[in-house]
Amino acid sequence: MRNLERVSVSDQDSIDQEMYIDLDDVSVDSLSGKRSRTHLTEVGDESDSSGSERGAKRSKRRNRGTSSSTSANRRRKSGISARERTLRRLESNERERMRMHSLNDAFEQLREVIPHVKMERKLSKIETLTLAKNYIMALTNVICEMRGEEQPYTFVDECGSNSGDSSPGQLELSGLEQAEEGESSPSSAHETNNNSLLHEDLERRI
DNA sequence: TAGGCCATCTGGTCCT
DNA sequence: AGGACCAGATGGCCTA
Repeated sequence: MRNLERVSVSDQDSIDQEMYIDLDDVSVDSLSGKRSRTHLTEVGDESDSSGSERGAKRSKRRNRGTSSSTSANRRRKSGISARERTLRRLESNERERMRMHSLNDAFEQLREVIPHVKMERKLSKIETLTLAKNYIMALTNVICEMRGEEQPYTFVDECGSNSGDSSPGQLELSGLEQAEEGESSPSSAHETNNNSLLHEDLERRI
């Protein structure tokens, strides 16, 4: 299979015309090093039923900007070749990959500092953020308590209103008091344990 | 098999 | 002008 990538191409006669560029014909070895799992297709593989929908949504977004400065107009002004555009796109992809990797690294570091029960699977991103938020709120409460001030955050028992699934929303609502009660619905076991650990960690530090 | 989570691509917009 | 940031789209993997 040849290394093909669908790219958006515009020229003087057609705006945003899609065509396929043979990446083997473009020197990209020094860029990404590896190819993506997605958006690689063979010529003629246009049977994708979601293609038209995708195009419609894309164009909808395209029209969001001001009409006087469309990307097509800009591309026309730039007057760069399709090959050059492909190269720039690949460079942008690589930068975006690196950016997302650094973001994931930050998530990993955050996971390491949040007290939580070690699970066979790692915390998802939304779980990580939610636990971090709860942890910050709990720490803030501890600080205020030590100062003799009123605790700004209350952790309300929202168990009754939860449907019982393990959606991230439940994580957000679950609090320390809920954890203390040791509520044992199977689906909330992880969150409960995590918050218990959080509370224990706080007490240890006091 | 459906749904959740994720990585990646992509194009628009913002910022320097 | 070019890079960073962002959000939508897509497909793969995994689990209940």
